[in-house]
Amino acid sequence: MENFDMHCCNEKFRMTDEQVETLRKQIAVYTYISEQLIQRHTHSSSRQHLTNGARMRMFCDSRLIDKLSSKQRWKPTISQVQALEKIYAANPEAPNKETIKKITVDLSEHGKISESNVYNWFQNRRARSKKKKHSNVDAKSKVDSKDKIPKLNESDENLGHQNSPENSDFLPYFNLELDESFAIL
Amino acid sequence: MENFDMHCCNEKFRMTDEQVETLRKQIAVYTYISEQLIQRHTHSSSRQHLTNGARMRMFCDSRLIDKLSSKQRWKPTISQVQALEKIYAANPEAPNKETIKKITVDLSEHGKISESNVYNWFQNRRARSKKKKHSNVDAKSKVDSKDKIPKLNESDENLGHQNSPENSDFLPYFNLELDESFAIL
DNA sequence: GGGGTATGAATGAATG
DNA sequence: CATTCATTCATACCCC
Repeated sequence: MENFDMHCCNEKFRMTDEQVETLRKQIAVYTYISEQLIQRHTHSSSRQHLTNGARMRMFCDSRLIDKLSSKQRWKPTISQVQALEKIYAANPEAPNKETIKKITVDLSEHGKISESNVYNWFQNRRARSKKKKHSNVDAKSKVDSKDKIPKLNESDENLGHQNSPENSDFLPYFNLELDESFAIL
Repeated sequence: MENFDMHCCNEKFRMTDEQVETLRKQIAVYTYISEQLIQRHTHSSSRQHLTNGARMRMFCDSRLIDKLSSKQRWKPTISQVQALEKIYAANPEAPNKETIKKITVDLSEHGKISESNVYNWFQNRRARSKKKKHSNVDAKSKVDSKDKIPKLNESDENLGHQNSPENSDFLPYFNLELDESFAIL
């Protein structure tokens, strides 16, 4: 937990992260209110909006405040995810700083992204891949050993999918030639 | 764990839940691909889509497959919920792996359940309990007691917002009179 | 049967 | 890196 020094009214305070965050949100709301006031001042002749403090409440709708005061979390685009998955598949190890920088620059083409986004993504990707592996270990081997689902044609051109980073164990078969006698009773 | 009988090619198989699930996903993907093929056949004159097996890969975007093959979400039975609530009441902290394993085994008596179900349940339970707490009045006292951010004018007319059901602890101050010397260094 | 809520699950980010 | 938290997504269910 790091702290911040803040100067206010000739006094110095040490603020916790939490306090800084509260402050940030507070400022976000002030910013919005100020913009609204300017807009009203410009477009409207009803000046009471500028002087009646109580009216400020109208800006305090909880959803609006949610929007204003919530830190947006990064939402990767489809193509970004695809690119990241590809990189991960090629080398699932943690990329070094230089690599991260490069990836970030490259993926900026497809949308907003930062280095820490990339870093976090790889951290999470590895962690969750590992967790999934562990939770599947017993089930997987069990299935492998006695799987009696009649397999649909598994041609060479489909094998690539078995190594795809996602769902490789769920969807190994993509061939279209269904057996007509196939049925679940 | 219940099994299903499946008939295929005049042979009879007993399938585990997991095998059935794999099969279900497989069929979901086939269904989607078939629909796509029909659509292309109808709307397009480029017939190579219908014959080139390699093109099937284009449908295999992981997110799409996720969507198509998403399994039904776990629905805890009444007794399972009761048991989980009881455990939570005794100790609302995140249970460790061993505990989760034990709980899972215990609750399997009352219906289908997995360790990740239990894990998620506790995650959500805590998160939503906390959120609910925040929406109640306790936010006010918390802020009052330890918040050392130099407060902007907090007039009586603003106090009402502290009891608003949402975000009351995030935005206790709505006064517009900013102090000009205010700055974060 | 469409909108609203509850809730299982996924995931970006933080923490130690 | 292992865990945990915060937030969001998705959908089952419910009520009008």
